[in-house]
Amino acid sequence: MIKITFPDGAVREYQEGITALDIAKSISEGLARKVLAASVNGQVWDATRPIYHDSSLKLLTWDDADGKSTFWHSSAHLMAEAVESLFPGTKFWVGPPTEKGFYYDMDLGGRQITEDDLRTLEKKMNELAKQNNIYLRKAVPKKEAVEYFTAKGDEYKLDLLNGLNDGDITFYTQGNFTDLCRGPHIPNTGFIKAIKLTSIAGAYWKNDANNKQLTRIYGVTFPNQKELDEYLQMLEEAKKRDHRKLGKELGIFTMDDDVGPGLPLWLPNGTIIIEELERLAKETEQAAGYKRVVTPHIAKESMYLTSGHLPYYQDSMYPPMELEGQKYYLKAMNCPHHHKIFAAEPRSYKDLPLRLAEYGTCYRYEQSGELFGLMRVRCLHMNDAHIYCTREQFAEEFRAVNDMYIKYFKIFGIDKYVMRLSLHEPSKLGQKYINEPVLWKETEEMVRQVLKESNIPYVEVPDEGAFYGPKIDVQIWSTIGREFTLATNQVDFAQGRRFKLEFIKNDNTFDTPLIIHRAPLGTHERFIGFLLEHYAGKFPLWLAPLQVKILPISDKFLDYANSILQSLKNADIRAEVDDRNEKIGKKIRDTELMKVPYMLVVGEKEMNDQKVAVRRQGKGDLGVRSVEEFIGEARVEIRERRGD
RNA sequence: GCCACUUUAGCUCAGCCGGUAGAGCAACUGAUUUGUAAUCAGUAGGUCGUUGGUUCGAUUCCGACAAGUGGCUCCA
Repeated sequence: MIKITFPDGAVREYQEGITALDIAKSISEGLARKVLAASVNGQVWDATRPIYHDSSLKLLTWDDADGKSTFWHSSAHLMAEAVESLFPGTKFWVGPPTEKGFYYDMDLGGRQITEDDLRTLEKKMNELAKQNNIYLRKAVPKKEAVEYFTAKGDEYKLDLLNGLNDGDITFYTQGNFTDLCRGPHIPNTGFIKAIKLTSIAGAYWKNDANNKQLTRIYGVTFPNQKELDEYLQMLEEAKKRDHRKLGKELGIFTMDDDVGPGLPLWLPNGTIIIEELERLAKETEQAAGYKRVVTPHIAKESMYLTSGHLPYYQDSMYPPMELEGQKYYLKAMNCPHHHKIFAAEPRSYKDLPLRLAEYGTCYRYEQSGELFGLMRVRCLHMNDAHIYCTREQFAEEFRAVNDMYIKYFKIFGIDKYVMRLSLHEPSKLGQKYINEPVLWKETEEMVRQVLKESNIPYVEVPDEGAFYGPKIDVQIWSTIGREFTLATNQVDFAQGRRFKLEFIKNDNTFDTPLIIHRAPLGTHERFIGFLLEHYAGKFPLWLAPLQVKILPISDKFLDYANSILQSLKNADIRAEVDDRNEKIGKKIRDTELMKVPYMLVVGEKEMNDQKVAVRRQGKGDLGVRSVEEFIGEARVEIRERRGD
């Protein structure tokens, strides 16, 4: 007999070799029907795998993340079975679960696959699922496994086997499909009730663009049709919040073929948001001791050779223009220009920290396949600043920048974010990273210390640093689940030296400042794209392009409406009168759809009492009040940059 | 850059197997003077992304290019 400990601490005895599924059955049949896998001593196992020793056990169902991913991984195998039966000779690479479904990479031997094929595959998968085939686990000696795939001529699985040790190799078979797989899997295919293959994509073998491109099929499956319907419904909802759709509907930005890909045109409504964001940034930075500067959009080649950007990033800069025998580049970053401002006059330690801020316009020649709405563009406006400080000042300055992030996150109601500390990869010194092993180690440790002392949760990611130093990226998620790198906070120990930046110390010797690159609001493009999705287009009052719409019941009250408009304008509130010859219901509907925060309905009663009937977008009628009262409240809401 | 798909009126979309296009909303005109999410009627609007080819004839079939989208690679 063996002892099984359950999550609630209960301990029960079972026969040696019992499976998690049997244990579930001993508790209840209903539970057994839901068990997808089991966590045995913290490891995810097949529910059908015998347990021989005392263990802790957690039964995993659809409600557990590990249950879901086991379900999707098994679905990938089911899809592979369908692909193999429809397209014999297909070779498979890997088929992992993802956050929302699964994919399988495969070599179809030059065959092309279409959307119609996906429907056929779905049908086949449903057929196979109904056969309730079990996923059979079998431990296989390496030699046997190699022979099996050599006979199949499958170089991909042989490559996988190369990295595995004898004794760690298992095969899983369901129906007519056998795959090299570490598992685990769900008990049988019958659990998979609803199937949707979502897309076809090319994916480089081993994620390397130099390798052959395999065909990747994405899919998602569910234990019942209802969940699939809900999922599809959710996708529809997400589409409505897509910043590209909202950006068009609300007149925020547009793109034009003649202007060029990745070059957004900001419409008047979008420009208002830009100006409000800049106002926030300027106020915040002024209070934090920053000084504003303005720099040109181009610079000579020599500056980018000095900075060291050219050898690293030439491919993502627009090609140079040649004038008077000199090459000029559009700037892809503001830092060198700012360094030149630092260098423009002698600096003393008393001048430090020197904080130079600019909403800088940059141009980056992003690969065509990378462009994506406002999120990935070729012309961007960065909430940029560079802080020049001494080593002693560094921690305090770095912390202050992090504090600024937190302040902004509060204003915008961003409560889910992760700071990623990006480090260098020692083996790539001199290639991807400046060859200063000691400085890398030192600065990475400095940043780590600051994060620890400020109790900011963070994760460390190797091989993601900037070429001139470690950095912190702030990852955020829009309400439709899209992930962004919003802000960045970078240490730079390299460019100060390259630009020969110096300050005089109190002992009359010279030193090079450390530089912090920071962009808490990222770029206007990405941030406004994010805000559109974050707010679903319903901007808080201070950001809303149009803050108040005055809706006269009929044009008899136009004069009164216009007098209110004048009062609002005098109070610096962005307002318009809907002077169309339409019924009030229509005016309200259109204004609601344009997501204007406040509507002021005015008719006979309001005119006689010199009042307005206030209506809040999405909330309905708030009742009647005087114009002065409304203006007073609205101005407070704007000044405090309230969130809703 | 690579794989796949998409591109029809200002917007959202229809157009089966090739015979030069249609709806709703928006716009414009007129009527209506309206009380908290769509008043009615009429008018106008498109070389069907661009460009080659096949064909008596191409929005429809094939190719190239461009832009967009879903991924891959990339992201100072």
